Amino acid sequence: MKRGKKSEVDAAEGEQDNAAAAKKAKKTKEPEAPILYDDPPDKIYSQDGRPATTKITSWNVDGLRAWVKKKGLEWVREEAPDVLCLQETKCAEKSLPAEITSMPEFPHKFWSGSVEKEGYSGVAMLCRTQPLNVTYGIGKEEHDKEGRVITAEFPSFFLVTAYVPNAGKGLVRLDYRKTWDTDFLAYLSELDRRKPLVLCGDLNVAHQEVDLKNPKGNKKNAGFTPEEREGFTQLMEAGFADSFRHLYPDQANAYTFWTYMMNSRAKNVGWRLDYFVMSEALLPGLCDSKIRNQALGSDHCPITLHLAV
Amino acid sequence: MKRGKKSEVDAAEGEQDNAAAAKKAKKTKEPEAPILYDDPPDKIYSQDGRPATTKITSWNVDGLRAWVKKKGLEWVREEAPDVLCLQETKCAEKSLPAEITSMPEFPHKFWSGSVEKEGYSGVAMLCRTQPLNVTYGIGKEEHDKEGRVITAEFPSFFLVTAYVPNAGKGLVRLDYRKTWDTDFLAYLSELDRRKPLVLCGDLNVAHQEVDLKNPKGNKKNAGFTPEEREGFTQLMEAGFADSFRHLYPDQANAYTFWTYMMNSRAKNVGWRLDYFVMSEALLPGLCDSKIRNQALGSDHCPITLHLAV
DNA sequence: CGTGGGATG
DNA sequence: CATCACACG
Repeated sequence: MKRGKKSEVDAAEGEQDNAAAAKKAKKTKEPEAPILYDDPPDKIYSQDGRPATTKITSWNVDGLRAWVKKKGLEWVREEAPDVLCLQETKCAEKSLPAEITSMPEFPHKFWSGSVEKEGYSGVAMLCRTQPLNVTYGIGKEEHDKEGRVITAEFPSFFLVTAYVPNAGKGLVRLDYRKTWDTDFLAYLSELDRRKPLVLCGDLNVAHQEVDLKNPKGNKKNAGFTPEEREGFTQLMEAGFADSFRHLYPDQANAYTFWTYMMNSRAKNVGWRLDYFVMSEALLPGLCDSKIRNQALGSDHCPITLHLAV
Repeated sequence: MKRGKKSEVDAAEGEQDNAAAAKKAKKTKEPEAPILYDDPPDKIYSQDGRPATTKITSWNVDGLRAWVKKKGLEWVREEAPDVLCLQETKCAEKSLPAEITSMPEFPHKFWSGSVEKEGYSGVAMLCRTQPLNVTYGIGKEEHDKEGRVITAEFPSFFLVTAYVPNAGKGLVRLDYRKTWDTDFLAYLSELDRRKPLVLCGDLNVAHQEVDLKNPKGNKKNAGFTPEEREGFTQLMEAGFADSFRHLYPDQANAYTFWTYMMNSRAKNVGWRLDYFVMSEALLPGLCDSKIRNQALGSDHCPITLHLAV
């Protein structure tokens, strides 16, 4: 999930990451020191004092094969989560590198790729322990051809990992995205009736202005349109919580994605697009929700959830 | 110009570079020492004792931008020809790297790219001295959309550089190639009536069995079909000479192209596809025709002609 | 196997 | 500015 140059649609008034950066470059010759977000040490107890028992990591890898070559798996070994969720694997199951298919840390591996377009989209879930059940997609034909959702049932919660459709340059796919948001929320609400859930992945939206560096310039760009933000708001109002924002209500400059262009990551011109969202019923067990912004290998960084369940 | 895996057409009996190599690998575990062709020192006098006055280099660069990055231009500076002819530049004029557009050694530069497909085909001619005239194509609409021919007129000869159409996997373009061969020969004969000519470039054919490592296995593959070989024979019979073969009638293992696959270059499993062909009238001035097989940066190596004119 | 473009982000 | 699939060789 990345952004390009000015699109036709927003050329008049839109001002996004690179346009803004170019503007700034004109005004001030000296680049300002980047405002970094320093991820604090992990809290491994919940508010009510229970120790974290489950650790989940989510990462949009932007091409699993390239990410493996860039030592993404070494970082994962160090992090040692119980469950690893990946998005944008862009890899057919038969083309997966042996380094990941043979990982003994995760004996239970689940893959979902795009049916039509090879090398597009795709998600994965790798588990230390065997889930009770695993399903693919959200049960609606029109949404389930692009390898975007895997749901695993664990004893005390559902874990859903998702790669939400990008609204596209010029917002060419915004209409589809609105349909997706509605149907996905219905799917999650249905699940939640049975058992509380954790949703993680690239939700392809920055919810509030604090969730991206250049809110003003991106109101007409994919990932920060009123429609996409409203979709996320609806999710919150349906009884789910944004774990990071719940713990750190005012934390600014905390992003999980930076376009490869314009040297955005070095300048921390980013977006928070990756989330651990959870049923409010699970909040008492929430220990920490981390943004691992030191980890390299993709245009997204990984995020990690510590949960007492 | 490279060859791939077994095509449908020749699957029954065809045996090409890699198929043959795989076969050999089964038979003998120890790889044989490659038979290398050692390009001898340049002869800089013609047979009648005149010194070479003109030096022309031709190179199929297989993507000019990549070739520049691989230091192709440094080799050219060392070689220091009067004219440099390039084929398969795969680069629109606007995308040319500054390293080559700003070369002071060649103040006169001529480019021809594919009209329809960006990054396909394309030839160039760079000259130390200004030609009297330069033309593009061969004067036939159907052949002149792919950036394959540049003709420069110099005081005592025409110089034509060409990237002849590949007959394609499964020989899908062999029919077109036959038309090309006919029309191209007509073009050259017409030119030759006005002034003798030198033709250089990737002619995409190995003429005789001595001109490739695996003649037996390639009779049904692009570059060594009877039709393409006959096209070259027709060129010879129209009053032109293959300068390298003229000077070194029996020299084997002298190639200008090796597929990137199967480690062919290290094993010298190659083809002679690049030529300096010349009007017989120029043969008295022929000093040498070189295969610079040490130069890297493409799947073809450069060739250099020394001429007394 | 390696180059280029094009779609996608 | 990266990823991938594809065309071409």
